[in-house]
Amino acid sequence: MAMRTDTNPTLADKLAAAIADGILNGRLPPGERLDEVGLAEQHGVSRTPVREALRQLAMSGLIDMRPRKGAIVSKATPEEIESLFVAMAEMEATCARLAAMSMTPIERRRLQARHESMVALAKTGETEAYSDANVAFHSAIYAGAHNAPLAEYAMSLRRRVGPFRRAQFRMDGRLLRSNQEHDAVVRAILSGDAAGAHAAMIHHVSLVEDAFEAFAAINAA
Amino acid sequence: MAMRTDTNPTLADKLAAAIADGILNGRLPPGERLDEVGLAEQHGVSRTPVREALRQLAMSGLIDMRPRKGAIVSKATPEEIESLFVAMAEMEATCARLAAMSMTPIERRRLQARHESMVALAKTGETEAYSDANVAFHSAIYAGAHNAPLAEYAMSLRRRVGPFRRAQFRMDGRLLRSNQEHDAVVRAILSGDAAGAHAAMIHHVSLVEDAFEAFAAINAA
DNA sequence: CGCGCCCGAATTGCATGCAATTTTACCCGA
DNA sequence: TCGGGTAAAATTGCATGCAATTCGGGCGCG
Repeated sequence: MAMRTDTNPTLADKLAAAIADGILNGRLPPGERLDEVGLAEQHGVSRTPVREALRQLAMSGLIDMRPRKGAIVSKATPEEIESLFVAMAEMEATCARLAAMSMTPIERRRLQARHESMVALAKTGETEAYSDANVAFHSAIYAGAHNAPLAEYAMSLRRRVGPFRRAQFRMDGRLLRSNQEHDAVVRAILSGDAAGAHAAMIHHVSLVEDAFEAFAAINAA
Repeated sequence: MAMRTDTNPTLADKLAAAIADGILNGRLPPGERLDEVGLAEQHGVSRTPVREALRQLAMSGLIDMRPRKGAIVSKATPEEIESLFVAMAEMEATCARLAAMSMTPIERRRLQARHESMVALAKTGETEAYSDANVAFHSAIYAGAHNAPLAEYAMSLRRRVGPFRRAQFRMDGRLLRSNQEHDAVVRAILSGDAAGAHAAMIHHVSLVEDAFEAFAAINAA
């Protein structure tokens, strides 16, 4: 999925980024209607680039478009959300397995350093900083797989589940536990244990999912 | 990646399908320039839906767009093609593993029947029919994973490598060998052997890749 | 009170037009 | 002959306009 990143982006590209940002940080919740003229006026442009941006976002799965019915922020059933989490877990695990096999010594050292720097954040409970570092940590593993299509899809899935997993790290003890799981992943990758890296990562991401389920259940009540 | 399938598709959707078809069956080879006015006239429409279709295809990876520079059919370096094949192998293997764990008895029986019907085609060397059945076979495994995002991405990767793997089955003995490998995959899936299904599928798809490499090498010479 | 229908407003789909950038062709000089 | 520069042509990016479909509200009827 060749994301269009360019120093000279078109309006449609900028709009797509802006709308995606709105979805990811929750300003546009799942189910929200995406009106073409509204978005156009809001960004001071015509409908044409807005339509192109929406089409782009539709292919990424962030929004749903139905011919002549307009676009909405993707709203998933619990089953579909479950599928997204499973898919993400599988992609992360696949990247971890490939990373264990093909990361360079330098990449391995950097991954370890990154992981160790997160220990402090976990202990002091700095959720904000930990969350950012967590994204970087996982991204480093995607990159370590040395496979652009898989890395891009893993990243895209991570973004897609974003709107459904807000406030995850607030749950008690989540930071420390996450960090412990990272430790298992890192050890497996560093030692070149492909199967172990796969298993550890699946375990890690699945627990994140469990945390989500619990959170969702609380919210539903 | 929510592919837009509707009984009432817009012009842009139909155009995207038509262009994708042209790319997949080789009428539009990698590197081919995709001129907006040319495509518009060729299909008897204006540039607007063409542009929307191109944006859609760009997100799927089938074409490359650069702002103000136009669109071309994706042309990959050998390394990128290699990455695509590895990614496809991993996705197929992941689907096979999940299928081994979660296919219903009915799905398993159907998969077996499908596989057995392909034995005859392999023996008589009906490459055309075998090729079609092969796509259906792999699609059945995607579906058996019971995970829409993974299945869609696997399918999308299969399409994306299409332009680079033409005439694969023409290679001597390829059909019979493919069929034998399918046998290993099917046996593992039917017996619920997740790890075995994963390994057998990786093996199968990697050999397909080898065949491609050989083919590409011959063509380059 | 509920249900179907019709009409107006709102919204999407597509064509057309224009400005801006890129590409191509050509000319000139070295 | 080759390289550089300029101007015309081609192509993309975006705005605007119009037709068609969908959505919403009010009305009449049962």
